[in-house]
Amino acid sequence: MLKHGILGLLNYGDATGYDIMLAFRKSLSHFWVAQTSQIYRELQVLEDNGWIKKTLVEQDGRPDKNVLSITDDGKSELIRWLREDEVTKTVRSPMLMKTFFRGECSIDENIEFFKRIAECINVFPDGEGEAFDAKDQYEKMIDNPERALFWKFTIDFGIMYEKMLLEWSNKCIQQLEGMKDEQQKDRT
Amino acid sequence: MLKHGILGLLNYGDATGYDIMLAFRKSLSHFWVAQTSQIYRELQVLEDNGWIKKTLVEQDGRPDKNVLSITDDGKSELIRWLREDEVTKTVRSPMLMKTFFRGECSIDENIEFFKRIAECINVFPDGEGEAFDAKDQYEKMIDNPERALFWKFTIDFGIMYEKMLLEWSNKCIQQLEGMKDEQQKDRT
DNA sequence: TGGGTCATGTAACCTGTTACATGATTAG
DNA sequence: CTAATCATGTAACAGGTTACATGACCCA
Repeated sequence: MLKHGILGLLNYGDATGYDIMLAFRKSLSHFWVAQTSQIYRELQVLEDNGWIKKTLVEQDGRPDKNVLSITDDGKSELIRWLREDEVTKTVRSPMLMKTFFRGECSIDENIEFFKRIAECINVFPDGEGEAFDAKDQYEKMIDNPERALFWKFTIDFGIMYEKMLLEWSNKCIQQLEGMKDEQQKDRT
Repeated sequence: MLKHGILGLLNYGDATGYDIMLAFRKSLSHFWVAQTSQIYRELQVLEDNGWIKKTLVEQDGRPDKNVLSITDDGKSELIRWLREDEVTKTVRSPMLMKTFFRGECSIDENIEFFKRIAECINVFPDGEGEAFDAKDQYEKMIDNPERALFWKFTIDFGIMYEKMLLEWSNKCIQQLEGMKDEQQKDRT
């Protein structure tokens, strides 16, 4: 998956491993967090597969760099991946795993738990958050309205997801508060 | 993470590796899909850590089984994990990764793409889907209202998430349809 | 007689995380 | 002078996937 993300970025234009790392951090971090070490490892695999090629560029005043570019085989692979319709069934939510078992903790601790979840929602504060630091990335896309559109779709998803998460955690908190009130009534 | 899920299930009561596999398939599959092979491997690690212990139970008419039970150390570890407040930053969505790069495909192909996403939304059809086959699991919880509540919270999340996903894909389709209309006008 | 359930795993591989290592230039 | 940016990686480990293997019993 990360392989294809890198391929997609190199399809936008040549870049170094460092550029790719920055692109992930600035433009893709709201749906994929990639470690630098993994990027360089996958880059090696992509080269071994003949999907990209490296060109050493010497610089002065700066470290030399490996400029990467996508090959024709790489482009075919990118398109193949985009067209395949796998039913991506990778469901894995650590947050819900923890939620599932929280019956072992007290009501107050659980209210705290959901409050902490709600507090973490700040990637897109009123539609202008972290992921929007990608202004330079956006500039690059402005001449390609299709790319900008799909980038925006992923941002829309992020905003809608966070809104939903906030609603959900508030709903959970409300139910827990309700239980707490009942317990206090029982005691009187 | 899977380790703690298994620990949580064994905290409900003794079980075999097979029981745990079924519990994941029936009750936890809407937020975590676990392979049988991985469950048995983690079980080994849990035993090595002293968090669970195995008892061989011979049966006739059926294969012998290893009945697993949580130890005191295991319970402490479960509680420690529930209380720790890690800011779970594991964001990784193959669906959004693909969305991001779909500018390389035609509008019609992309409309199809989002329609396929919308079609996959059937885990909780009108609040009574796949994840609700867990009736036996629910019975086990009915005497423990706390457990039932948190199980329900995860189901609520699933329903809200799917609703959001449907809205999102429809919104994307609408925008793509709009672009298509404009292009047709341009041609006349 | 064939498929489903009960029951337990191994081996190889792929993917992701954590920690470490290096070193020059440039802006405050 | 010091922190950030540019630039590239390695090593070890942890976690997840795919494929395979075995075998009895029960129900249709």
